[in-house]
Amino acid sequence: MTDEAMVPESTAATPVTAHERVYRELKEAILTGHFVPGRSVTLRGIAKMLDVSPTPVREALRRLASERALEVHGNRRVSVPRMTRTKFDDLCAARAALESLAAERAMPRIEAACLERLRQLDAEVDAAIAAADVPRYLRKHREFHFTLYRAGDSGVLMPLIESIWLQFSPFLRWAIHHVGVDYLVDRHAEALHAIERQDVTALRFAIEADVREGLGSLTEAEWRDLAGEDAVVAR
Amino acid sequence: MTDEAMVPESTAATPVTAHERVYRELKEAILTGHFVPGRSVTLRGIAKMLDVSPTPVREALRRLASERALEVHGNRRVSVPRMTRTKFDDLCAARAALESLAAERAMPRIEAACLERLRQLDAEVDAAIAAADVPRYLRKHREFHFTLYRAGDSGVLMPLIESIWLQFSPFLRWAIHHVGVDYLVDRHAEALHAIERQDVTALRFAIEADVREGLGSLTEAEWRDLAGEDAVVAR
DNA sequence: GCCGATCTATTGTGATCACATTCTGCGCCG
DNA sequence: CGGCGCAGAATGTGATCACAATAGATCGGC
Repeated sequence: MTDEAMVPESTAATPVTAHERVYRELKEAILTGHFVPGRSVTLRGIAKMLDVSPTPVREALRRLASERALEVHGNRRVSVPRMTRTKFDDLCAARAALESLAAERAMPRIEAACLERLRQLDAEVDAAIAAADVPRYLRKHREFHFTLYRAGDSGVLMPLIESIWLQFSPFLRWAIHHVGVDYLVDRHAEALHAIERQDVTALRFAIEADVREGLGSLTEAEWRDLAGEDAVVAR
Repeated sequence: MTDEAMVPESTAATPVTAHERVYRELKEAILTGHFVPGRSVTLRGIAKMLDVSPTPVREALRRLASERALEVHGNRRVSVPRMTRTKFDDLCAARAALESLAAERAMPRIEAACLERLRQLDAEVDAAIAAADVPRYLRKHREFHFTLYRAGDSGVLMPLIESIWLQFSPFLRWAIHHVGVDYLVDRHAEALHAIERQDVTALRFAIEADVREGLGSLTEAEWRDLAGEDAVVAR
């Protein structure tokens, strides 16, 4: 009665430790939108699901809680946080600030192969939108942004950005289901052109526009809609 | 759905759990500069020091590691990360981006009492600089910034900013010891004036200047000095 | 029939133990 | 004198157990 199956396969480098495996699988599940906001996560439930003892699960859960992907209540119960209007605004603002910075840092270090990969991902994002394939869109959209930022090779910026994505991903899945894929805009082409011209200002603008138009374009009515129909939104 | 009515002590500092106590004490020690970069942290060492079992210590250590306050090596050993030139640049840039944003969000919500508290802290910072009292300066400087940002009441921005502070604090202590307190500038008065006039642009500028002049003003020679004399700086 | 108390089951917490891996110090051989 | 190898210590990891607190369910009283 807790959670269902998830995570097809993880061919990561070395998930030798149990807590690392638990952490990665849960993280991937959250980013993919398999965790519904408001759902409570139990220690023994995850433990049995992944066939480990409660000990490594607690470590993984606390780690995710410290990245604000999960939330611990006064009851010590853990759950997937719900979304709030102001929280969402903060997340968008933080995304715009950090990701435009990360893109700026990454731009001069983008090699030809990386640029080609970005073009390919952009095409796959477009294809996913055209096919109205939400999970595929989410995956490719995430991959596009993170391959761009990862080129900057910043051990400081990347964890911060990942934390933000972990916070809005569970909500995003539901928001898209409600407003439909038609609302999805694609500023990636604009970003690619900016990279080709090595235009920092244009790249920052493209990233900020992608953030604000892709996420921050929910109208008041749509917020009410989300708050009313299910418990994804708090209060 | 009717249980949030009475929570007399959940908002207060409740280190009831052992791992929370360990986490807070280690965090405070790191922010105060009691942890030397490069020093390795052992599980049983901390456990014996705080008189708890290794279990809650592991959780606290992993939590701090996920906030990048500590670093886990391939050997599974935990240590205080050393500083790098590029890492430091990233931290400064991220600080400027996030803290100016947090200040902007906080400004309209600063009440008279909060402003008065900020003025008092500014005075105490000046006094600490005049007295060349480094620990006191670090504490008051941190308190000034965090009371300002905390006024914005953003559960999103605060953890991100805290993570950044956890990363440069161990290094800061040593850098100040090397370059001396004379290098410490104080843009806090400028920030206070901006708040009084409710001037967003000026406030952002003051915060960014405080970050760049307070931390980012290390010269090339001073970096070599730090790298040479001890192992605070990596490679 | 509804509200409240009690009882039970579930959950989180943390200490202890056993095991695998790694580091360290010492002696040995070249 | 220096590198190599082995033994002992130290460290991280994770499963199990016992305990406390909480939530859910069941039963009794009004």
